[in-house]
Amino acid sequence: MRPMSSPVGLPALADSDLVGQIARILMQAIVQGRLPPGSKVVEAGIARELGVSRAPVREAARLLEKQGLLVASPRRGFFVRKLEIRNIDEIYDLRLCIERHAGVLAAQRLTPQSRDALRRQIDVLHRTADLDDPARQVEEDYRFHRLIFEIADNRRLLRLFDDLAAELRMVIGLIGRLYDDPHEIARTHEPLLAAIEAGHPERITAHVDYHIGHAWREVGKLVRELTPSTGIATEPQGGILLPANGVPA
Amino acid sequence: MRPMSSPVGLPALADSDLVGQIARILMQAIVQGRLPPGSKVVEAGIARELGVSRAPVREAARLLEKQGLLVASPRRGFFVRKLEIRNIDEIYDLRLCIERHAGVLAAQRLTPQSRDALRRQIDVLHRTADLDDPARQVEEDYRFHRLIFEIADNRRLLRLFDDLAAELRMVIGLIGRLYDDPHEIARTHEPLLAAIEAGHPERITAHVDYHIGHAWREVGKLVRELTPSTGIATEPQGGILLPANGVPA
DNA sequence: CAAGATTAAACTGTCGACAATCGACGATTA
DNA sequence: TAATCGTCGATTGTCGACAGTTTAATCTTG
Repeated sequence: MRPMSSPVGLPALADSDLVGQIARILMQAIVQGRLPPGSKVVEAGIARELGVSRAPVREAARLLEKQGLLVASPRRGFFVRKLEIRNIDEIYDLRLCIERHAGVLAAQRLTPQSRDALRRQIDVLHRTADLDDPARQVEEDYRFHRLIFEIADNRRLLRLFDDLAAELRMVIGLIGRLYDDPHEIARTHEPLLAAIEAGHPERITAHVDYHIGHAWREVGKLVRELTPSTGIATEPQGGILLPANGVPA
Repeated sequence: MRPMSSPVGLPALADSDLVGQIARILMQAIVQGRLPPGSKVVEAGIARELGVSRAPVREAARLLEKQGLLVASPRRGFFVRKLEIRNIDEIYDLRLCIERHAGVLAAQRLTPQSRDALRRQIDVLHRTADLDDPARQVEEDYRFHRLIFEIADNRRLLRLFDDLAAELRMVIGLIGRLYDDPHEIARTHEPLLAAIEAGHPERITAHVDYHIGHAWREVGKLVRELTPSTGIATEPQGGILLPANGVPA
């Protein structure tokens, strides 16, 4: 996407990264619904369409598999992941788990600089809310949460968050919209930040639970609504686990 | 390719899964130290040695990359991951995070059957302790913890645990030994199980913290000791790569 | 007309081949 | 002597080709 800056500040070489490009193209096709959940991703077909060989397509598919957008079936190929309720629940459950942890860690390692960064991002959220650009809003929302993980300073935790975020982006892309009132969302970040600044573990986890749990329920609801029309499958749909109901502000 | 002659007792793998076999071979080479941390994994070299083409080797490498055993550097190839203290701390930090969560979830979903399974596994741990087979002991230890994740019933969480376990196995493989008193270890699992049976979240997390934290400190200590002699690098990781000495025939 | 068998089409898993790129080494120049 | 540049071998990124499977389509039968 954005080329890295060379030591001398030159615009740097273009994206000679073929697999990266292919991965992005595939990802877009998926979130835009051109490759509906459950559909097969034929290596040769994609390759022909893009004018490349199968090798880079395969690698790109593996990349998306790692991110959870595709699932590989040994001798049958790659398929766009079906979004069963269960999967979504599992994703949010895991996110809840690591976000609590990140929150507590971030509080321990908070510096004046990092605190300001969080504050600024909340401002950005408010400003973005006026733009009526849902995709952008979602992106800035993630940015805030990502900041928390950066401050927590555990690279592995951060990577995990990025992977989950990629999947959630797909979900949200398929759902179409997420926020009814962007400003409301922006506001709900404030008590979380306050808790982190206060450095009180219980309060932090409580607010994370509330915040993430809210999104969880919201997404779950929308997915359930759209299940028949969209390619979103309800499939086996095992137990539905909701977060331990958090404590509101 | 030539069917891998089973050198007595080792897993007779499905001959169909080439990449799986290669991945296992590479993994063994790594934990046995034949491919020291930081060394380069040359696709063509491995391929020639195993009598296969580069394609499956590449896929296997990607698999191990996903598990964190290898790191890929764009146009430079795969390298055996260096175990900096920081990485180990990050791994254990994450493990602690998800294991607490799994413990609490498992408690909620505990059934008489799953409880018995845990009990039985503790028995196995005790019995294994008599065998003086460290590798086996580590394996059975993981099995116990894995059971908890299975009971927690979040497939994503389980996958994550498996990935972490693979990395920790590498660490432990490089360290050589881990447990001074196997029986002691077996015993320390009991209060954890008791806490889960009791279903008291605080007690569960406390015991998980103690149990995992113990291993964390222990591994950290050993790693720090061995840092100079083994290929385990500390922070700076001043990057001298040993010539990629291949896997001896 | 439907269930099963058979054949053809479509794909994935592997392979071997090249060109582009990276890193090491040594010549060249201050 | 130390820093820089050019050359050469080693290795990855891609490609097109085949063989063995899986899936789809067609043909038999009861």
